[in-house]
Amino acid sequence: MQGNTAMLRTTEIFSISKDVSVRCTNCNLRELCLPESLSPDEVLRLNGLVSARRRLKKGEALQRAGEPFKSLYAVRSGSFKTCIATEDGRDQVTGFKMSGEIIGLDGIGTNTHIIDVVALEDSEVCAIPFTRFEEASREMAGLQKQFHRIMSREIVGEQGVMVLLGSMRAEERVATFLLNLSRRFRARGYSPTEFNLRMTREEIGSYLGLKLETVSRVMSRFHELELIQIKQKHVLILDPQRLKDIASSATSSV
Amino acid sequence: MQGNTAMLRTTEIFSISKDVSVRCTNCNLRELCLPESLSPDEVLRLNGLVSARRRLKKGEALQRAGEPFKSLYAVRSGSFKTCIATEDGRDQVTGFKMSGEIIGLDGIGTNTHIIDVVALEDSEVCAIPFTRFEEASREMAGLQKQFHRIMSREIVGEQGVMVLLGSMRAEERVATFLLNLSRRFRARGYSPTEFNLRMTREEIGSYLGLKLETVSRVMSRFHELELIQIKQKHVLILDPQRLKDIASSATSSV
DNA sequence: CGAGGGTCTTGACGCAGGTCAATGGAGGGG
DNA sequence: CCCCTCCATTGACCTGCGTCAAGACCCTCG
Repeated sequence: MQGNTAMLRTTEIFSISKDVSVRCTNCNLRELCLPESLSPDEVLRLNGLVSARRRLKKGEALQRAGEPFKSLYAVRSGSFKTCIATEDGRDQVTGFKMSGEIIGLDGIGTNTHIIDVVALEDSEVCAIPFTRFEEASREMAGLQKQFHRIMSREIVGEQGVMVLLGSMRAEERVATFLLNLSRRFRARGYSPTEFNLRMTREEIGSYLGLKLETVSRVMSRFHELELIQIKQKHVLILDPQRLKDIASSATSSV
Repeated sequence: MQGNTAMLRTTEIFSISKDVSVRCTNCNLRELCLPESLSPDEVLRLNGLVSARRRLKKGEALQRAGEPFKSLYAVRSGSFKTCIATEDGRDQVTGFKMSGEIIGLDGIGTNTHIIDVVALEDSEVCAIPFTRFEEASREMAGLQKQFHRIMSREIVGEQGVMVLLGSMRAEERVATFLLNLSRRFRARGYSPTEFNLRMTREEIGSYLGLKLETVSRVMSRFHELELIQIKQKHVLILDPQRLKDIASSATSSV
């Protein structure tokens, strides 16, 4: 990190986090996360809000439905699935969260978490106590604006999933899913054409409203058609364009 | 309809009323809308933000995808459907908005509306310019909190729809839909057991990820089973409990 | 290095809901 | 008041995906 920071930060009376090696200021996710489009001043202040970082091992829950809502979390590394469990024992994956993305927005409305969030691999998050965050965003127009943007995008993103679940056929769903992952990997500086899935076929299926066998079959078909190569969790996208065509192919015979 | 409309007609688009006879302060929707849980002071100030009320006739669009985002709208009377149109010509209903509910949150993220909002009947909304709203919510903690709650609930509500679309069978979807309407009518002081649908079978189907014929068939079956009475748009709920059982019946044989 | 459990693939078959088509109502406009 | 258009209902048939089942692969742990 940046060499001599020793004399800085004395003002942070509340810097609970022992490990200060990662700060919003020099975090390489700042363009994807809350700091996006904040002024340097604001980023500094935001950094002060991060109460602690927390490590989770694969399979561990970051939050559980029913728990009181205290903090938002920004994914620092790794990835998560968000699940909703209905009374009748159904359990559905409603999303996957990657680095830079914000978790916990579900708790704001009722002060209680509604969804479960589980690490798909060993992961790390930054915790942001919400009460203090709200205070700060009253004083920083930029932070307020950015937070509103993030919530709005969450709403829009979910509407996209609703369209997927409501009107796409299995192949379109899977193609859309792969392209979505691809785009997000690219945004994080990883290869958009070669990556490892962090989730199982069952989790993908749950998210896409399909059974795991269908997900597997569709992927095999894409493989045969030489749109992708897939071996277990390893994905290589060979023909993004045809994949896009499939993803947005009106069923039209017209 | 409204008596002599000859001179009004000319500027249909500008049927914005300066009429301020309805104020948040005495609006009977205040418990369902933004003023919920605000102090009288805050409500007064919020009222000052409402730039105008706007009347829409059945079928008229409140906003269209692609238009610049300027204002949030609170539904004052009537109801709306929110639709998303995909490039490939698909068009899906993503929600229905009733009085007291907030429209326009989709535009915040990109300053451009993503969804179409169309009146299902003659309706009226209060327009709230967003820039001024953001300013005000920086100065009023209560308003800020309430706004965050509303966005969070929107997110949670959409997750519920995702579960519906992702894992429910047709009968469960329709039962869930009817109970949802019932609850919202009750919250507004109307009968929870007898009401008129404002949307067509096709719109319901689009929202529920079903075809209109399926919606019709399921409703007819519910009628035969004496769970409801339904004649065209008129609904009478006879057995809410059994409807609930259907809505949350795990497919489980286990 | 081998055993075992979780994950993935693939096949055969069935059914919920889609598709197509015909008919009947309801309501608004002239 | 009547017509016309939109909406809803119902039946018959079809198909995409779910279900069930059998193996194969992979990774971990002893």
